Amino acid sequence: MSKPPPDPRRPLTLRDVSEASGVSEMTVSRVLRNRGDVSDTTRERVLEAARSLGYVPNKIAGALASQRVNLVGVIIPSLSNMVFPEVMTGISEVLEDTGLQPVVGVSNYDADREERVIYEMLSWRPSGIILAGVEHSDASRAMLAQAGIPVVEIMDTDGTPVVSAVGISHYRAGRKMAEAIIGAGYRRIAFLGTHMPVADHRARKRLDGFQEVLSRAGLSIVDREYYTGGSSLLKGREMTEALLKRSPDVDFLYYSNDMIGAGGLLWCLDHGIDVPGKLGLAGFNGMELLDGLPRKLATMDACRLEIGRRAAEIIAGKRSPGAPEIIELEPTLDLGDTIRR
Amino acid sequence: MSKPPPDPRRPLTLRDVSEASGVSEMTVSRVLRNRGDVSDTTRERVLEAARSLGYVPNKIAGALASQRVNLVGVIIPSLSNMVFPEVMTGISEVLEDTGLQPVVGVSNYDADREERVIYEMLSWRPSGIILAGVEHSDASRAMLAQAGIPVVEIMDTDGTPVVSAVGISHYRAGRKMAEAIIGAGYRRIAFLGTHMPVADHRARKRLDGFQEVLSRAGLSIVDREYYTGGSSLLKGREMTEALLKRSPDVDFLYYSNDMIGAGGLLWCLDHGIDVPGKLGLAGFNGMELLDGLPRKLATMDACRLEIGRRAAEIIAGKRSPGAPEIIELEPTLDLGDTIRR
DNA sequence: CTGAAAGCGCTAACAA
DNA sequence: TTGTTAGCGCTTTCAG
Repeated sequence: MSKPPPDPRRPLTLRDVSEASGVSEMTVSRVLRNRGDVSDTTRERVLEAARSLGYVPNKIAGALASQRVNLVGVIIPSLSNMVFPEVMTGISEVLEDTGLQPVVGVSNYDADREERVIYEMLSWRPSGIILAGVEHSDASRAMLAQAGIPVVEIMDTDGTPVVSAVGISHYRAGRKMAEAIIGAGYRRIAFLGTHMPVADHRARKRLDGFQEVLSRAGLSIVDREYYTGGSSLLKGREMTEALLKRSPDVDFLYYSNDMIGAGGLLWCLDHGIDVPGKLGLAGFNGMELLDGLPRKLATMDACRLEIGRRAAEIIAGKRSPGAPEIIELEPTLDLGDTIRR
Repeated sequence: MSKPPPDPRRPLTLRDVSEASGVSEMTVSRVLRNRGDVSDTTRERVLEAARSLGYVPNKIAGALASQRVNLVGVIIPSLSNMVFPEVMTGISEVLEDTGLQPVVGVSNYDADREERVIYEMLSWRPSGIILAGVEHSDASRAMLAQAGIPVVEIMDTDGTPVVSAVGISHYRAGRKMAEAIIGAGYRRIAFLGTHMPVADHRARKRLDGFQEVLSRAGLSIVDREYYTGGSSLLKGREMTEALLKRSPDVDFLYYSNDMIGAGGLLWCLDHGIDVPGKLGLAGFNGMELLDGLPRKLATMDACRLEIGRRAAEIIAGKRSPGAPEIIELEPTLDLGDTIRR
């Protein structure tokens, strides 16, 4: 009686390659990882066997044995945001040649969900974690602090990061925009943005800074229009129409992001409103979209690509090895065609 | 001599929880996974110990022991595309209550890179793979076929999937659009889209179908304008300007996607061109962006949300258990305001 | 309801 | 340059 043939649907193991090539499992392992010295003959034989069998290594076993995982968890609030693809590009660029791989998780601007995603990710013992914002549940902060791996919080530097942070100060960004608007002579300023109960802390901080500068100048926001759900041009139009119907005498519309700002701009142009003469507009983010509009919306660049790059460099240990650091980038203001000069 | 204290930075193990709670590792494991019967007292004690220690399970060890991984690999060409966030939403929605977690990989429209991403993903032994398109390298197809897990190719049904596919026929979509355009009386039709050497197979298939209908009607594409890199409104504007300068007598512009189509539309409106009277326009994708434009671009909906949902259902085994299947969805044509009625 | 033993597939460390 | 041994931290299986 010969022993039964192995289940053909069972994934192949190192042992299969070892048997097929007549080389020990250990040497096969070395060849496949390019570790240690192996003779060219042996190497060839092993590679040939692995290729012809269609062997795919089991990283689960490898990671358990070596206590090393080449994964970096990246936790962002949303994929549809336009903001994060660019951050991801920066991250991938840098990780590309480090052997590290980004793995994306989405928190939907929800702290509980974020906590679960962090827990899930940490349970795979990644080499590092990059996550958006500095506001997290206590449990999240505790987990991250305990994890013993590099943790970089991105986008925002207003607050206390668990370890390191790379971002801009949204508070200062709001101030800067307010100063530009007041400097241009606008006085009756309205705000259009996310409904604040939702946890978009960065938008809130921008608004805080914005309002502070206003009140120093003896001004305040004269009307507001909130929305919920995703941003879209259409929503920007609707909000703008509603606000201007209600408060026709405002002379500036400050939007919490470029997408709704662009919608508002289109609405104003459709309705023959004198922009920026009678009415000024501004958004936030420096979205590529804006470049194609009939007129360029005033905005601030959030340094997304650079943030991604710097964060990845910290994880990859290209910067100061392991030392916590906070990198605050400086967003640039673009007056576009919608703020008087 | 007492034994040295364990490294405090070492991640906690089941054993630590076991010792802290005075319950065997096995029972701790059962509690943490909600498996098997455990007395309420024991359960409480274990949970309390785990929580106070801040224990995060090691899924690597768990997966190796149980031969089960709750991950689903999702491989898409690009994050910045606007197309894939919606697919992801559909996937996440369905996986949400199955205990499965999507993990995203990006191939950058590059077959070699896709192959590497597939290899990486399979090496983590996921429960399923969802990937865009039906064109893959031979090695990729072989790996997927060997993997012994559900594999769903999405977006496109023109071709032979490895196992299952959910999508639309881009070839038929192109035909349908051409029929509508010819039916509306346009005759001098131009194409604006990606430079074809790049591997956007779906755009190519749409163009194939489009051209076939044209040639049956004795027509052909009278001019073309290609671009490379990402789509943007600005690029759409530039291409449109270039093409109309060169061929002022065309009466229809067929764009390979909505983003450049929208840019073209804005350019036409800026230049007082009579749309859709003198010049018709159409794109592809059904992007939300279009709803906020001054005029609505004609387009076809690619059923992205539905595709994501169906694909995830196959992976989750909610549909016919394991049987290969091909689901072809029917894209809907929206004439918008840029095709004569 | 609880525990002990065996082993998942691989790699570190050491031996030859 | 190659092979052997002993786990990595967990779950399966089986025994109480």
